[in-house]
Amino acid sequence: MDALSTTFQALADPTRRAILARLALGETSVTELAAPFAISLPGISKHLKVLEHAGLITRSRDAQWRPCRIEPKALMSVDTWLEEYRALWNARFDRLEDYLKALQARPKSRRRRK
Amino acid sequence: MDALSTTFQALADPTRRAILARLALGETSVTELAAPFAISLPGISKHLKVLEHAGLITRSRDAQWRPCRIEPKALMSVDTWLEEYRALWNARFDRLEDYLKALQARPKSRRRRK
DNA sequence: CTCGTACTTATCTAATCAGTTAATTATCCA
DNA sequence: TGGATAATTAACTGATTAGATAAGTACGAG
Repeated sequence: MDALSTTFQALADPTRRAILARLALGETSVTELAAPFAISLPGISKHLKVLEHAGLITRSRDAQWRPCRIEPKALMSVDTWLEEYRALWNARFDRLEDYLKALQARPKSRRRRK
Repeated sequence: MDALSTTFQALADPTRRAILARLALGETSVTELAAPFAISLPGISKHLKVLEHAGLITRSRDAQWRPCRIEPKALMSVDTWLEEYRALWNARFDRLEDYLKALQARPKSRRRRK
């Protein structure tokens, strides 16, 4: 599977995105990451493996803890992918802007009540 | 399933992303979309259904053709989601920038050869 | 009113996935 | 050394998915 597909796949799960959101605040342990969820620890462990495999996090070791850290690179590649499409909604917005400007410049019907 | 998960799920496939890339150039028919792929037409039809369900495309009807059009809204929501994390890599970049500036301001060792 | 074109729906299969419990590994501390 | 704590691996289950083929629907042209 290609890298971008793996990344999107990893992001396609609310638990994993919540884990990322937590990790955006700073490095933390697996147990602490698991706390907010009604999911067994092995379940969380699996999610972390998916995130790690996608390059979204890295894991180190501190005694018996395995602190997780968010890894921006994979998210940056999503951002880069999106870049191709941003023109799309900017274009639409521009057209809307033009339309609104045109509307203001020469209104076909002067706004009367309502 | 929540909207964002559905969107990411839909994007987690290279065929579907290629279809989106094609649609970014403009509306087109299913057969034309299918042409570049070694996948049966029903297979493509399924992919389109996934994209449509994720709000990434819309489909209309023109005689026996079902032209597909890219729908920026869903991509915008990905962009919005990413926004929370952009600070992350900007922060890291800033730190790097600071480091580089500091390095340039007061170099601990004047660069001699190499 | 059939024929061809464009596409979808139905059904099946093999693979992957999210979740579970039970067992295992690794490290610290007394 | 022998717990206690932190986390992983193993093995299983039910659900979903990407792909296929075969059959069906919708429309226009002649």
